[in-house]
Amino acid sequence: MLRVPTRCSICGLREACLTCDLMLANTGRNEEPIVNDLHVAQGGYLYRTGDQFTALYTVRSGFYKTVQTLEAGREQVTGFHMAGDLLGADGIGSEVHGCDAIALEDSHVCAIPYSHVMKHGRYKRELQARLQRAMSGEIVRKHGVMLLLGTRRTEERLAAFLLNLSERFAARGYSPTEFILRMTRREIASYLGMNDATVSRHFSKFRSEGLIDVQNKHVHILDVAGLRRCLSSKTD
Amino acid sequence: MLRVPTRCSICGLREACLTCDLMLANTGRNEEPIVNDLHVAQGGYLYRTGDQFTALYTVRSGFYKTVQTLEAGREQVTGFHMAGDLLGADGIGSEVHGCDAIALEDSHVCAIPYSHVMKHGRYKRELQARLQRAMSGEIVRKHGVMLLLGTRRTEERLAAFLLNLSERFAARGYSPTEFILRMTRREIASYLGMNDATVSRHFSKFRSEGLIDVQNKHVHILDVAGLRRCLSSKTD
DNA sequence: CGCGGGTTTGAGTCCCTTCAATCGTCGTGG
DNA sequence: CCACGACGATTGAAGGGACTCAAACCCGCG
Repeated sequence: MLRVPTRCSICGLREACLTCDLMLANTGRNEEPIVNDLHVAQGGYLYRTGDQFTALYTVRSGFYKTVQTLEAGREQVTGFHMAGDLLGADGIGSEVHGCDAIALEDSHVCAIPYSHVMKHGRYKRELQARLQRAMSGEIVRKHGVMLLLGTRRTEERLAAFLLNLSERFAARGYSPTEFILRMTRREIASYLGMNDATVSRHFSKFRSEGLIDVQNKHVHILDVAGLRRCLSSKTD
Repeated sequence: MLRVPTRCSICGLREACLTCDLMLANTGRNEEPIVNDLHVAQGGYLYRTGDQFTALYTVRSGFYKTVQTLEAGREQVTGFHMAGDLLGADGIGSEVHGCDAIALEDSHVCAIPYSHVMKHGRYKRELQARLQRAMSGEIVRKHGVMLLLGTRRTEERLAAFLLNLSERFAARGYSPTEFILRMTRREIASYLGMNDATVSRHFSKFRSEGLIDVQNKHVHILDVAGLRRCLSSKTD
């Protein structure tokens, strides 16, 4: 039986976790250990724009945002990431990270040195396949966001955002209808390409329509079908 | 000396081309040949949403758009692809293509069966690295588009679009200041998340400002710096 | 209890869309 | 060779959605 680090063996993350594969691949070889279980406090940077790309990361616990900064301090949130999500794949191509990854709450991540991925990728076909699937999924997800930004009005985007969060929480065993927003209105707004005032307004509107119950960070979805309807309202 | 198919040895594509790597990897082995040099006529589909994912593609010549269709026939262009660009990576994760790839002009593509990528990836580390770099680049590019859609006004987006095209043409040895748009105004508008009327308007505006000379599909950029300035005008 | 950051809400403005009409271009067929 | 039709591009007018600016509010925290 293989000696797997405790953390991986008790880890409840979905199959997308590369770390576990690598730990297995690494077992029995006399090589530098994989740095896992990195701790980043709320507000801390996992990596910054321009940092040398050395490792991929899997979120173990906590909540992250990735942020791209424009010339003049204008910045945009390009993604929110929770347990099981891959971080840092944008650096593979240029060998430099293209955005900041910031913890929205105290968090644990697994760091996977890219050199290990490349080394063991040769032997472990399944590992390689997983990384590619993960990156492919990243592309598909970004397609979805582009779709959102390109074709939906602000209200529809916000509804889609809530439903997306809901699904992701559900997939991780949390309540799909009641959760805490770890990000501010401004961060949501940035991600969805709108103004933070507009986010507030639509939240209020949703509440007045009985779709959700929201106060500050606490969200309770009362009518999932209603939110869905709101999403496809313009479609008819 | 390795026997490389003529097409690859005379191919002027940038290093991103996976096909050539695979052809080399394949040399000397007795395996099903890689299907390259696929021809798709203008308006034809390279693949459709829902198609089983079997291969990656590299554009050899011609111009492609990728389109995602929403429920009610509303569709959005998620990308434009020219010589050297990778197509189809969105299907790796789900094993099904998530968008349509449509040729905007008669085109040639190299098809690379994914099974070959996986098979030879084990032996050829460099090949694996290239695929990952290509996918990573795809992610970075999508980040850029999201940035555009999320933070820029329509005029800025169009300017950025023209500059982006210009750079890509330049990288391929074509004139960066004079080129033919293979897509319609509506397709540009869809890609940039705006109305086709708005595209026309801004083209006219750019022309009246002496930034570009445009008639129908023919674009001549007269003032690159001016377009750049337009991009960062709001930044001050 | 007062402070600060985030949130909500209002009023006014403008950018962009929508709808529609006209124009230009290209391919086809008379 | 020209007329015609179809489709895309341009342009105008009008309306609305989202932003900007700003004030009031709320909540956590020292």
